[in-house]
Amino acid sequence: MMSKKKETMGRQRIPMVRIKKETHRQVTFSKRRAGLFKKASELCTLCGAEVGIIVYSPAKKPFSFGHPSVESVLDRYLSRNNLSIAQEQKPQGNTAASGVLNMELTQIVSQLEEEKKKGQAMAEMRKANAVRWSMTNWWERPVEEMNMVQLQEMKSALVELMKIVVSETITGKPLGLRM
Amino acid sequence: MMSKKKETMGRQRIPMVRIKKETHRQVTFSKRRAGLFKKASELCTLCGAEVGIIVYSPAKKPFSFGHPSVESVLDRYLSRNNLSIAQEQKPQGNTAASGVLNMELTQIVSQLEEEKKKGQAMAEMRKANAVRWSMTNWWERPVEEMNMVQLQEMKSALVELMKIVVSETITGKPLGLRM
DNA sequence: CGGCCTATGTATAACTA
DNA sequence: TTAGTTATACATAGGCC
Repeated sequence: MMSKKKETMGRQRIPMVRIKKETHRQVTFSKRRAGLFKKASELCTLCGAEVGIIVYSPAKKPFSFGHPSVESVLDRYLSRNNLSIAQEQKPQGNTAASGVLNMELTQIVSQLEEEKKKGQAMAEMRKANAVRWSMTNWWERPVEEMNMVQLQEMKSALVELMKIVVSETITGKPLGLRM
Repeated sequence: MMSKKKETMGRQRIPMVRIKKETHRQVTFSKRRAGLFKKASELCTLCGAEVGIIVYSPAKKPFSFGHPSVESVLDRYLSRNNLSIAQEQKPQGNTAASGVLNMELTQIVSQLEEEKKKGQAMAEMRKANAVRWSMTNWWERPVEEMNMVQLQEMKSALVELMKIVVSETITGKPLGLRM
């Protein structure tokens, strides 16, 4: 059998990491964005789902897809969040609690990595000793630099403070805080 | 040649119309939603894009994907829209102007119809929602679900509270808070 | 539901125009 | 940039747990 020379290399496997070559990345972005939107539209027609997608290109150019419209889906999402959050079925994080999808995990991980990037030095600090953190003047720093753990602590601190304040206003007792 | 009996039918082609069978539709929704989110995550890692997706299942259950987070992408999109809509580079419409894809056309048509139906009260609603958010009991929610703006507010609230508490402990004056 | 399987439909990487 | 082509990698319909 004469092996005919292949005209193209065909689709090649590519590693799932940021594509280095600028032009190549741009082309891939365009094609995959189109593919993503097509998949979305198919999901809509096949299953009668409502979908809203917002994409920012590496060059920060905005693209969007929506059915019936971006606005309607967004509005629904936002207003839902404002009503009652506790009993609402959690969209992303909590579905993972019952049966963890790899993808969801990946997403969470990537978000955590983002957090890490924001304050690497802080991660070190926290490792060294968590106590010292509570004595540093984090409130003089931008929120963006805090990681999740610190934000959690900030939240508890605030909630505790609120309890104390409420208690004080009701009972009239002194706070007993030292700062 | 012994033709081995095929174990499965393999993937079959399906018409691009709403799947009638309820159970089948549900299964397809789950699978394709997972696929959509995976494609999105790949777009993010390969091209460094930012993506936010909101999906409502046929049963109106919400699902979302976001990188770095749904909130951050949404915030960016909304704030951008609030600034200047006119001169903004149109996300979806204009690519169709040069070479019209069926999908994009379909989408645009449906969106136009939606817009007509709903009118312009949406922007108003969104603003109202933003305000309403700041008055909801965010402290009962996990930190992870808050976006930057909300975290900023949380921080200021905490700092303000601290000031008040400190002031109280020093001056002995009542707090004058109502909760 | 979500996982796992296989056969097959599709999306797309690499290239060309 | 966007538009085809081709060869392949990947997603997924249909089944079964």
